[in-house]
Amino acid sequence: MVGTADGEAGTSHSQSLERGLLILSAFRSGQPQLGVSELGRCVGLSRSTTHRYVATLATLGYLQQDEETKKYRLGPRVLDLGFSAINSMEVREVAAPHLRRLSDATGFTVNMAILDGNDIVYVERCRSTRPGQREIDLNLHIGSRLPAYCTSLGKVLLAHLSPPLRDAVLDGVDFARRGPNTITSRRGLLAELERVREQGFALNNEELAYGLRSIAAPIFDFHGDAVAAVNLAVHSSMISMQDLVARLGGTLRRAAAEVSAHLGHQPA
Amino acid sequence: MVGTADGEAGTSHSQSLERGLLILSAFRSGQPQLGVSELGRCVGLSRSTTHRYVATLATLGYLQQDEETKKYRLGPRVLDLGFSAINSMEVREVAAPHLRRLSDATGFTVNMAILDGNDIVYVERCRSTRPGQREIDLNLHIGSRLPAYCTSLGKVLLAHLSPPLRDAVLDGVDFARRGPNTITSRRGLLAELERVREQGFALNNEELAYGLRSIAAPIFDFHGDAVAAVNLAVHSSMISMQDLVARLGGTLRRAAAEVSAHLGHQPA
DNA sequence: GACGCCGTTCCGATTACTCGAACAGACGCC
DNA sequence: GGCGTCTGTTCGAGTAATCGGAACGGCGTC
Repeated sequence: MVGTADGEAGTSHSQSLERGLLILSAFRSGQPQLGVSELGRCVGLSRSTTHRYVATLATLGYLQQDEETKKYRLGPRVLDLGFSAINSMEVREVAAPHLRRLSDATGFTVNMAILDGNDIVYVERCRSTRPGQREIDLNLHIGSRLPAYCTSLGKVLLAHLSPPLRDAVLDGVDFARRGPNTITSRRGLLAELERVREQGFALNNEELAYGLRSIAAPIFDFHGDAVAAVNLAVHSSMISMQDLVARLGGTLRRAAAEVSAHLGHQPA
Repeated sequence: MVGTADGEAGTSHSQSLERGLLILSAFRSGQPQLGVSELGRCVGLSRSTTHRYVATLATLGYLQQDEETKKYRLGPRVLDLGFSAINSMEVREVAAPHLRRLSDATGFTVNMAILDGNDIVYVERCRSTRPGQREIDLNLHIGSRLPAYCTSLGKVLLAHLSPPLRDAVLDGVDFARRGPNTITSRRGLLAELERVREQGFALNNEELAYGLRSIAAPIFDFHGDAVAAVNLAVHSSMISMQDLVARLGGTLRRAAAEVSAHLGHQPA
């Protein structure tokens, strides 16, 4: 037998833990209520095995069983986990008041995101406070994911990755057209990232969706790594690309720089 | 052999899964960076065993290893879990726009919470938009927990529990004094809950902390269960208790009733 | 009432797990 | 420089925790 060559991690890997977490993750997609059999099919396990994991998760509070339908849904302990993840983010804590001020000052929606593989993950969000403002809402909330290549937040984060890491990430990108101006080639994106890196901010002119514009700036920690990015999202009817840069660019970059400074970043 | 009587769940229980999740939970308390040895001591396992779980969690993205310190922190996949938990809450989705409107209309901070055991868990939060407003912030964010017995949100949720369930919950309450007017006896709380139930809303007059007042109303689903509660939080210098009820009570209760109606609740 | 599906329980076979021991590296201390 | 002790990590042999098939009871439906 070869033995060692198969699987993913070979040596140290806990099958049970992986399967249990796989079951938990199954609740991400769509339906919030799942039964044992459904889950079993989802993760490719027998009903009995699935049930054991589900029962374990339920007694620990990670799942709750609906008394009527006998199906399971995520429990409050999962919330705990998620929130300790969020709250363990120094960046977010430090940035929150600055983002609020930025949103108040500009009247636009402010988002903060981190990079996770090909995706960006929203970790903070301040909706525009002006009631009359046209609502831009692709059903985004904290925790939402979007592909990095077609968002200002994603581009600014990719632009400040080390070249080998950036290339590794780009290998996995599916350059699907999502808006009128989506960058649909690796070559094009690389050129764009170069530009973003030089000018210190990223623009998005309807690359993700029709009518959506944004400008994003990076947040650096004390190592000089871009650990997060912050953007202003506007509707194309509200502002031209020129004005986006001229009127909002400075304020945005100043806010991002303040957050970076609080994280110990020393501007070169 | 007795066999079945020992342990917690007896029969179907996955040890590995429980241990793995225990390791994840260890990150809740304080330090966001933990090493293998620390974790091992935390959960009572050998370093090698702990390492296997940690490695598994890391390859799955639930943990990330800091390249310098070699210690681990929570990874982005944990965020996913937490957010699918939040987003699987129908209540929250339905309520969000109403809460925003309520906050805009009153100018005060609006909170929504659910009950989890003795605690309430914040699931939505709209900070007051008026800049001049005095900030009431006990470092609360979505996911924060507070004891139910000394909050308006908690009292209104407890008040609408079925008596046996309510009694079971109260058994675990530690009636610690947290503010000038904290209810510190089970007897007193039961009387208060009765009042809350009758009048349809709960008040908090500095029971949680000095200077903090709030008024809360329940949100019912189509079963008639109080699945969440919403409140308005104010500083005692801003408004008297009479005005809190007279000026804000109606608006708050109307907002809560609208959300309940959207969930299919039929007022009796 | 027979079928199909569900969640749940039980059991023996087996496989994936446990822990001690050992390694390599980092740090502090004489 | 050479201890001593702390890391994180790897390996292996013994064992205990896990696996999935089979069976039970409860629901709907045809």
